[in-house]
Amino acid sequence: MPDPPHAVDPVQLGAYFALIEVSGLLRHAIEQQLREAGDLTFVQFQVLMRLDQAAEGSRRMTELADAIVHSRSGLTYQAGRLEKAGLITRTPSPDDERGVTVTITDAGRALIARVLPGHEEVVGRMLFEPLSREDSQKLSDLLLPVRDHMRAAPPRSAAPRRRGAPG
Amino acid sequence: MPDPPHAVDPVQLGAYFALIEVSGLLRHAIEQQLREAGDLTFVQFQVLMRLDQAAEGSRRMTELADAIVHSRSGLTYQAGRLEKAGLITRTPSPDDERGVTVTITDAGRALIARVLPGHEEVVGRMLFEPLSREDSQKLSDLLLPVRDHMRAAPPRSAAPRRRGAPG
DNA sequence: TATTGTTATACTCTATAACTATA
DNA sequence: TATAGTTATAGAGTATAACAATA
Repeated sequence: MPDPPHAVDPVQLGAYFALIEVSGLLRHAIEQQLREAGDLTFVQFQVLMRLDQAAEGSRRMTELADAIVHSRSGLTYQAGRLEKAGLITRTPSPDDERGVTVTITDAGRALIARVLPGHEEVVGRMLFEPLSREDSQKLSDLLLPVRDHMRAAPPRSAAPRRRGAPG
Repeated sequence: MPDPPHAVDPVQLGAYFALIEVSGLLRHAIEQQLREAGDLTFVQFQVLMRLDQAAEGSRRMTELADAIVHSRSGLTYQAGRLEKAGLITRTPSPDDERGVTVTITDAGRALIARVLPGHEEVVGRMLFEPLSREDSQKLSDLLLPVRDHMRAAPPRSAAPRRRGAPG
């Protein structure tokens, strides 16, 4: 094998480790806050946020699984918890009988509204306190293209290799 | 309700979500690579990296637990796996009989060396491909202060007693 | 008495594979 | 045949609390 085309220099390695540590510490703090404020895991919070932001508060299962990185069975598990808690509903998709449309309930929206202020407080305090408004803008400008790059890239939720591969 | 002291604006919220998604996707890809290349979890990799970078390849248990965000029992569990795999040793600390000094073995260093190229390849491809060298420098400049800020903050490995509801 | 680390335990989450139903 | 989602299952990882040993 020839040299890899994407070697990382020391600066990049440092940025990478900082990214990992920052996101890890942040996530840890956030999970605590969400658990105390609303008995939510971070994954569940993400699901609710996606739904809350979505048109009509609805998304398809696979859409959510892809977005939040889980396997489908993982999302089914989480959806089961959220449904049992009355925070979402699952109904057959109108245009595709195979599909399931997940919708956030009023209780779900209320919970998000209740949890969000404390959530933002934690994020503001931990992540943005040492950053100026300009810095935040820069961070956003740097991360959004990376996110899009990653989204566009290779593997997603399920789908091992048994897809339409070798005939 | 009055505005919280650390409210986040929409730009910041976007940056935060991008950070979470980027680190999540990156970590997911990395875990796959590490598992295939060296049968390592990401946490184990982090432990080995810390030791590899440390003077004499040694750290104390609590030091590692704090750095990598785990509870102590969690680190004990991981250290057990790493020791069983011959990648680290645990010896009583010379200056404090209560303590345990963790040291990376030659095999541990060899494994890091074996795994690192592929690791960097993934990081370079996923994280840095859409960023110029300058961008990477900027990202580093932004994240390192945040990391230090988070490190300086109070909550660490051992969770404080559950008491006193927050405001 | 406080701190370091381990053990026991219980629980959550995740992924794989098999399965059902629809396109 | 391919896709959407669920179920069964099995395994890894985590945190909490109790514990032992040293400071």
